[in-house]
Amino acid sequence: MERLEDPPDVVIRRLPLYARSLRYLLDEGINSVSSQELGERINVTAAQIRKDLSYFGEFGKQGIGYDVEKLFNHIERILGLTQSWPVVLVGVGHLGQAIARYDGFHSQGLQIVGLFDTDPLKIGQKVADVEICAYAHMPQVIHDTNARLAIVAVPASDAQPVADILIDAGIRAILCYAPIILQTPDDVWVRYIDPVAVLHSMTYYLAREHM
Amino acid sequence: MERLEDPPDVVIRRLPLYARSLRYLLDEGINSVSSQELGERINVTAAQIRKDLSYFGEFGKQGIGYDVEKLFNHIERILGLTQSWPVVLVGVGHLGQAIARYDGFHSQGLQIVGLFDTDPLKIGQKVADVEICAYAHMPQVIHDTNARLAIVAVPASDAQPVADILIDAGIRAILCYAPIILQTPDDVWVRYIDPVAVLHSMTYYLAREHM
DNA sequence: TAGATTGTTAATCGATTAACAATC
DNA sequence: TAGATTGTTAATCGATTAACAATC
Repeated sequence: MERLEDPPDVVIRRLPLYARSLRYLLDEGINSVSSQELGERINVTAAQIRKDLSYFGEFGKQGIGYDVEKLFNHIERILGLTQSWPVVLVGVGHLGQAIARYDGFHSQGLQIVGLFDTDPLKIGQKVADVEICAYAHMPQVIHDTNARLAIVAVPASDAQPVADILIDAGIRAILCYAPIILQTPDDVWVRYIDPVAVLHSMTYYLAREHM
Repeated sequence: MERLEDPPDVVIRRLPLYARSLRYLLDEGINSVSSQELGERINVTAAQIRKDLSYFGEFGKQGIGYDVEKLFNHIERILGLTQSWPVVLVGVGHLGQAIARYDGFHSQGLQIVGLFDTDPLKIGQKVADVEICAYAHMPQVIHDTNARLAIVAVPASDAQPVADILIDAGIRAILCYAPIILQTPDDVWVRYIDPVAVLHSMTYYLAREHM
């Protein structure tokens, strides 16, 4: 068996998009797709798709393309999505509630198993059937649920201490909505969702139109 | 005057992070910073910061570093953030409401001037002082407010037709929260916010820990 | 068989980093 | 002056694309 190279992170970040597009194809009842066709749907070149997939094996047939269901299953397995992942969510403001209530998480193998907030009025209430707890309960809940994924939706000023608690309690990957760069150990994965920064990068181009 | 190269998009996408970090420095009363110090705060190398800034001019002093306020103002001007930008938001579900209510938009020069939804029960109601209107009013509102930025927070199945209407009405940049890749003309900027895809890319690594 | 499309290699392109002269 | 840090060039690194033999 030949040794395959470690796939770069940029490839890993595209895999979920491939998986999703394949799911849509399945829903449409399409059961075969070429790299060309798949690429057109997600604005990626056919060569890039084939190259990306080649990090993980050979999933297609020359002259034919890919079996949608088979490739979908392969990618789900590669991403670890054959299991459901427990996720804790810190910060149950408007955004946190929207996240907790979004069933796109649950249907995609991401189960919110803990909600945390500092607001005494919120603690004890339930959102989407999960009780909101005080920060003090984080370690216990993370331990009991074996969660390694966390979503941080607290104000910027709270994000770093919250991340510290989470990591200390065993969290290994954080999706951070707070507009701040977290300082974390090398063995913790952190990704950011930052709509204001994204919009600001587009105003750059808009400000230059018609000039 | 020398001709400066067009900055790559990857540089443009970092500018808002520099701007934000500089704002935090200002708030802390720090008025001078080196590329090294700034880089440590946002996990970027000093060389990258200097190289990025060099696309736009010379803003520092050898031996000293950068004047925080001056550099901040420069970057805001580069990004077009000396003006406020009208933004329309389509889809006023939980997520849309969280976005409309988030004052981080307003305080950062992004003013929500239009809210749109298909739900007859929502139409006519107000969120954050803006009335929710039917899709039919989009062209008029976009025209009247001169909005060129839009946020799409509708279900995946609605996102493409909504984008078509927006673009037809004059929108030139879209921030899309729907889990679908939009097909748009070349002169429209589209960026995506996709928490599920981000989490799925992290499960890849988590599934491989301790193996 | 002829046509289509894969998987892979090599070429290209672009982004990051290292290094250092200039200079505050 | 000595020390620090910029702006910029060149070197390196990494990702994308083009091309094509293999083969369904």
